[in-house]
Amino acid sequence: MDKRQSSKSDIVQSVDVCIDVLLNVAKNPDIRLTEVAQNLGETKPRILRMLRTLERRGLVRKSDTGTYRLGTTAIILGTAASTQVDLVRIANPILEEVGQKANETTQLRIIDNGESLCIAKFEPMRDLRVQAMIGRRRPLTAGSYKVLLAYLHPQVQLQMIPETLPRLTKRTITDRGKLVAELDKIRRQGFCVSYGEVSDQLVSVSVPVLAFDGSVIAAVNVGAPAFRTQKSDVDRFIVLLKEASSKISARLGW
Amino acid sequence: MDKRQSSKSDIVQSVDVCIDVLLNVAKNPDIRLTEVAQNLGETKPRILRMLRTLERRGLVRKSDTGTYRLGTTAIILGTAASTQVDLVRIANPILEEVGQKANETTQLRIIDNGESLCIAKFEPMRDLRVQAMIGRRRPLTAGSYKVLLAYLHPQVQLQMIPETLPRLTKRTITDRGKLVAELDKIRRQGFCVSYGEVSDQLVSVSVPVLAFDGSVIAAVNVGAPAFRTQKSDVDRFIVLLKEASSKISARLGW
DNA sequence: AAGCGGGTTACGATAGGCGTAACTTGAAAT
DNA sequence: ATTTCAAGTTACGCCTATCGTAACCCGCTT
Repeated sequence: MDKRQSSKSDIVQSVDVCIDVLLNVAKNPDIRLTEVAQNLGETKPRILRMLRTLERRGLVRKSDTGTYRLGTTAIILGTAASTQVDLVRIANPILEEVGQKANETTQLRIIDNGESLCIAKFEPMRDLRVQAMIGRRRPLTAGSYKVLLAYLHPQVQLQMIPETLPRLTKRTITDRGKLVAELDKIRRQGFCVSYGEVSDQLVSVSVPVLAFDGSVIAAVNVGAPAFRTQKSDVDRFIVLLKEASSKISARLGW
Repeated sequence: MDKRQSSKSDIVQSVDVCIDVLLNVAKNPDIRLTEVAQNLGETKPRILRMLRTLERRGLVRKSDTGTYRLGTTAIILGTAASTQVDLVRIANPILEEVGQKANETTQLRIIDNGESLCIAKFEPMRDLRVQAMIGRRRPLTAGSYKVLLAYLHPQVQLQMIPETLPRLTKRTITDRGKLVAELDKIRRQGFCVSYGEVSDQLVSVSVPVLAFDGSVIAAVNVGAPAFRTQKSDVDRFIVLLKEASSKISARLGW
């Protein structure tokens, strides 16, 4: 029937679906054909063809029990990507430096599709530490990742804040008005500290990475267990992160 | 016209081309539309549609000057892959261990499409070291990667050896007969040492990773500058690599 | 031995995707 | 300034690559 959707003009549907398939396999290791088809609401033959195509190219691998995982070509893509995405390439050594000094886990997060997305990380060598994972998503409205929201145009900001705010812990802010007020405070002070908003017992500190025009392109973050984190540590983290943030900005060309 | 090619049954062509596009961008950062189209022998509109689709999903990113690079989704894919591909996941800490002990660069290589392909590596922290790169390909017929050939069925082996052997340095073996004899020797001794066959001034030692049935699934490798590598070092590397190889085999379930 | 569900194959219909050709833009050449 | 050229993009009608249906083939359970 109709064909011109609002904004989906000029994309190749089969490729689009195939990306869905690929990401589905990435998210669910050892997934089966039928499962993928169900997840995506597509027919089995279609998905089978896609998986076969991906398999030929080494992007996925079919085990002898018929389950699918990512393949070696995906690894190659990923390593190539991490040298090509400026932000990641530049941030990585800086994240490591901060992580070493703070002796806690650091992350680089961007806004992606209405959530915060971890695209680089460093974890220190110690038994107990915050676990970070590239690709993991978190709400923008909870924890110190709020800094990503704080610098948006008020209008866009409101669009990004859902009607009901997901409650992750008892400290999560769930009132829109309060959240907006908090964002205002963050913008004025230039950082955000969250105590147990995302996970109990965790302290998280974030500082925005700003472009020359004042727009946010990412956030750098330190996450630490609350029991070993004093006020003075938090202050140290903030200083470290601010340095890191300006270094990244600078190296990106500003 | 005709449609049934020899073995290309049942794959989705547009997806296949799109993978070509993606890999092309991976290999050539900051490539332009026209270049991709030329490389692949496709029309510009087709490639444009593909790139747009990939861009929407964050697999590639278009710079404001119109060049394309891999995007953040590729990073996510890659990190997911390295936890899903058993061989890589298992080999990584072992490569690191060997690399630390040898204080030289280590690699894990597999046969892919008639070449050897680096799918994992470790580089020690020292100023002068062999540079390894995930995704880099080398001929199977030169250097210590020959171990990958040595254990194949003689028939398959011969198929894999091209008519004329690429000469990389003056020490590269270029006679098929000599190569086959060398492979025989490698199989008997269980490792391969190459002096300057791939690059002058480099020593490379490889040991095969064998499956329960004696088939080769990968090779572990130490690469080092010749000037600081004595015979005794080579012997040490061989021992380290053999240990590593059996550890990997064991952890894979044999 | 019938039933079930995952995986696979066959095939004809169709709309998704293709290339041609035309247009835009911006930069280089004259 | 004016022309030329090439890269990038859009439009559009044709056609074939791709789709879903339906049927089939396991192996496993009941």
